Amino acid sequence: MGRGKIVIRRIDNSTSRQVTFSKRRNGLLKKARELAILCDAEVGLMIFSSTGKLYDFANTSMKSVIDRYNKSKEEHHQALSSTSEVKFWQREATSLRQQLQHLQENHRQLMGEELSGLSVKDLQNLENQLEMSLRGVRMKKDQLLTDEIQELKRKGNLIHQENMELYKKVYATRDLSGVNRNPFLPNGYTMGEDLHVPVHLQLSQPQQQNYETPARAMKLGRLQLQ
Amino acid sequence: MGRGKIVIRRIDNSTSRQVTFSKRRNGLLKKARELAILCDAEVGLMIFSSTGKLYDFANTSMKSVIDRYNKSKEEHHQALSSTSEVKFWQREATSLRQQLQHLQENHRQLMGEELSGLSVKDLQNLENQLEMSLRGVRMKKDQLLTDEIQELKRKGNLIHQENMELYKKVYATRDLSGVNRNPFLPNGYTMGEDLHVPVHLQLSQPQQQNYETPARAMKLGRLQLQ
DNA sequence: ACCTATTAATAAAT
DNA sequence: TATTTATTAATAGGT
Repeated sequence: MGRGKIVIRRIDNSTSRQVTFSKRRNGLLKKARELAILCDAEVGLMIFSSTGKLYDFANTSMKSVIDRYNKSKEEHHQALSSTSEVKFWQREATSLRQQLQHLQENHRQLMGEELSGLSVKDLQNLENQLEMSLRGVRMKKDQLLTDEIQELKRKGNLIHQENMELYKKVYATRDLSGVNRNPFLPNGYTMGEDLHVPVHLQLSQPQQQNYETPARAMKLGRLQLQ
Repeated sequence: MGRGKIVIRRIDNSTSRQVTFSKRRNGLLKKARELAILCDAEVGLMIFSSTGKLYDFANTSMKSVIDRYNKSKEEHHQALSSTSEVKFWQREATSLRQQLQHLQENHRQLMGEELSGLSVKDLQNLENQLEMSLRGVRMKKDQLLTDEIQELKRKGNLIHQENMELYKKVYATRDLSGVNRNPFLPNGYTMGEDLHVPVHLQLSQPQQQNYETPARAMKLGRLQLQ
């Protein structure tokens, strides 16, 4: 029920996950409220965001709902009395340990270890998964590198243009030629094909043969671009 | 979102109230589940119908949610965690949860998900790891396949040899030729280049033109080997 | 936070 | 209670 269909699966992108959480959380709270009102039910809803923040709703009171819940569960099977608190946590720890173990095994296989016991089919699946992962990682890396290059080019352009501006200023004043040791032109950034344009513009400007230093400067500027 | 708009107010008609309860209850439970999955949240939902029946959902466990709720509310928090043993197990669970979370993050990266936030260096390491894993997995798979092929060849040889033995027995006795309908030669295993040898040996043996059936059999035997 | 195309939920009828 | 369908509500993806 949005611009596109989605699969119910953990949202990878942290930002969209948070946005979706915020939207759906509100939707859920609203619907819980509506159900309670429309159908005269007692409803309790507790939501912990992945960052640990609590959002809750109860048409009566959460204490009432929880008490009723506990009572309702005790009726069916005398499970958690106050003394079995320890047992609960022990079970919790056991469950977590199992999850951990399972995940570890999985992890080892993804690391290419502990492969004995797998069928050819399993291995094929694993291989496909690894290939997919690899593609994803390489894509991401390439993207990062490309971005960085773009950024460097941009900076290079800026600095180069700044250089040109400075030249204009320096040689437009037409001080004595020999005195000027052109103290600019230090930064060796500047690269990329998009530098052709400003360079040629600069080269095709007048007043060149008259002075020695600007000519050298231009040449240098050109070399840097190759 | 139905044939008509409704106001959020207790539904008077008992039957439609029940029907609506049933529908919306399912909708609410579904959305609670989706929120938990999509946004990696811990969700607990308790619904008591007006007749007192309980419907609930918790992606982890209701006990865990309630406990976390109580802690979060800091209400009768001390009632539960007074015992040192309880505290121990709570710490244990917390530690395990942390490990689990860490491993899950790691796992997601190995699956090529959740790559944002990694540096180029990180991605390079990940790529290397995945390449190593892939090599390992492919090696293992190839080995398995090679082993299987070897085994099949071995079996094929055995069966073929058995066939030859049987032929020898059958035609060495030299019963009446027309009566013999050669009931053997059923198993269609047999493959691999190492089968050339026994076959040619067999073919170069004497007593062939005399009987019709053995000649046909040989032809068949040969076809199977190609 | 707001917008809106699109999907999902569901009210009413059967 | 399950199915169908017309309609409203929720929301995914964008700004």
